[in-house]
Amino acid sequence: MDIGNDTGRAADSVVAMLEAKIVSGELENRAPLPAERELMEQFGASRTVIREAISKLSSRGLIETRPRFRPIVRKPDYATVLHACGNVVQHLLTERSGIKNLYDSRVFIERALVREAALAARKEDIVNLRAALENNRNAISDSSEFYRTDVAFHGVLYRIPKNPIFPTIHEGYTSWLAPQWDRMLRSPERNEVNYLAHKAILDAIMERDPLAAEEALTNHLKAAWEFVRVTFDWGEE
Amino acid sequence: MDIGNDTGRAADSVVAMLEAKIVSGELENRAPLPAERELMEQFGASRTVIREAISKLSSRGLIETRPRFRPIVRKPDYATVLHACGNVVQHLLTERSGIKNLYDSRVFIERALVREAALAARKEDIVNLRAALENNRNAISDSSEFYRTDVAFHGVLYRIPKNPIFPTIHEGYTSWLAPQWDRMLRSPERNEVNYLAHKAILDAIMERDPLAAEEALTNHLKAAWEFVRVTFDWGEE
DNA sequence: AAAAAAATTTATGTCATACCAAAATAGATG
DNA sequence: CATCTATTTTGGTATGACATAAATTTTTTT
Repeated sequence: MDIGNDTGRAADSVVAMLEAKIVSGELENRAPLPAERELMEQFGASRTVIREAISKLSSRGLIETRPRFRPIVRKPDYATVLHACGNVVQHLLTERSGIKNLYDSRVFIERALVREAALAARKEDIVNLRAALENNRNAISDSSEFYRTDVAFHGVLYRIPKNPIFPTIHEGYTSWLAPQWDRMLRSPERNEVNYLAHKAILDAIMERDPLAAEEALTNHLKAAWEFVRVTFDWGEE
Repeated sequence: MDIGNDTGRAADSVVAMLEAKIVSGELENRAPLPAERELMEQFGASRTVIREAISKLSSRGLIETRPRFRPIVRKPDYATVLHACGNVVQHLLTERSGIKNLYDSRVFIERALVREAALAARKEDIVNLRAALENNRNAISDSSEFYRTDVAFHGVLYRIPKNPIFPTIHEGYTSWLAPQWDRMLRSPERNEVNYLAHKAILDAIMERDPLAAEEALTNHLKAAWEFVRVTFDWGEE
């Protein structure tokens, strides 16, 4: 680890100090960072160093920067992790195998989620799932709206374990795989198919049948993958 | 969407160009980047911009930088993603709830993994598991060696789906949760307990009993958590 | 002649200064 | 009180300089 390695990296100590102020709350969440020239004075460093520190903090997701605007403090949370990964993940998705791996991991996770749901979903979870499904049904004719409700339905599954890590993972999947899906042809017919798939999943969950739920989910996602694969003429695997 | 990305700056176009050269292989993996002044000339930018671009690439894990040394090109892979997350994840683990969430997600994943293993493990997977278990047994008296073989046993589970994402996740769990575990008291007695737990998992997998495998795994990890919780006097949850 | 040490060159980390254009702010105007 | 305008502040970039560590060359030593 490069902690305490003061040799030749003044920006890192500035990063550490700002980092500490952010997590401690001395620099409030959503508040703008002081001006660069003020930070220079505060830390006794040149603007070069201050700007490098700001750039690093931005890459780590602890501040949000827009050109010509003050950086805004962002207390790290699960979404921050996602953001930090995003830039790199993108590179792994340029190859089809990367996309496939990511998608397969999603299938794996969601299979476990629906299984869990069938075994342990509470009344409140069922209510949420049913509401999400109803939203699906009402949006069948509007493909772009259906996409939103589709994502939302799966999102409910990720929220059942009450562990904030899972909704974060869901966000990752949707944002990283979205570029593929966005190019996908959508139609009321396909929407209906997906609605019915969701319904089958919910039915199995309500019947407390983990195997059936897992199977319904698997069929749903495999079919979606097949559709994408054929649509983009990706050939066999 | 790319909040936190300093979009619209001159450095970004340099980043994009270098990024392209890295992924295309024009800049070879493990090769040093050209000198800053050479890049200035090549991209017609000031050193300020070049250095900012280098800093960004480093944060994204596409190059490795050591103070005063030439940056080294690093083609992004799954480990790169892990590295990018690491810095931020650390912040989430300062609270106990963060550690618990991460650990729970691990239990969730591994439960699904052993279930999968029980259903679909190939001969080769069983062989690997058995070898890993044997290493456990041989290391019972050497706690630090046992820790390594313990991690390795779980690692085999993550490798069964043949999806490189899972071993990466495993690395994440072990490196991020290690600071907690390192402080944990280890003893031959505890090692023996863990060895037996691993054995129970493998037995269930070999008997193709997913429920038993899941239960054995759950018991194993819950017990480990309990031990840590009590050892550190974390109180109830 | 090969290896080690010393001298020289090159390059990185940092600082200081300057300028432009965009954002923030104060001020004038309706 | 809202709106437009002038002024100030500040971020993005360029340039030059310098100390010191790394790379390279030269010299010395074995």
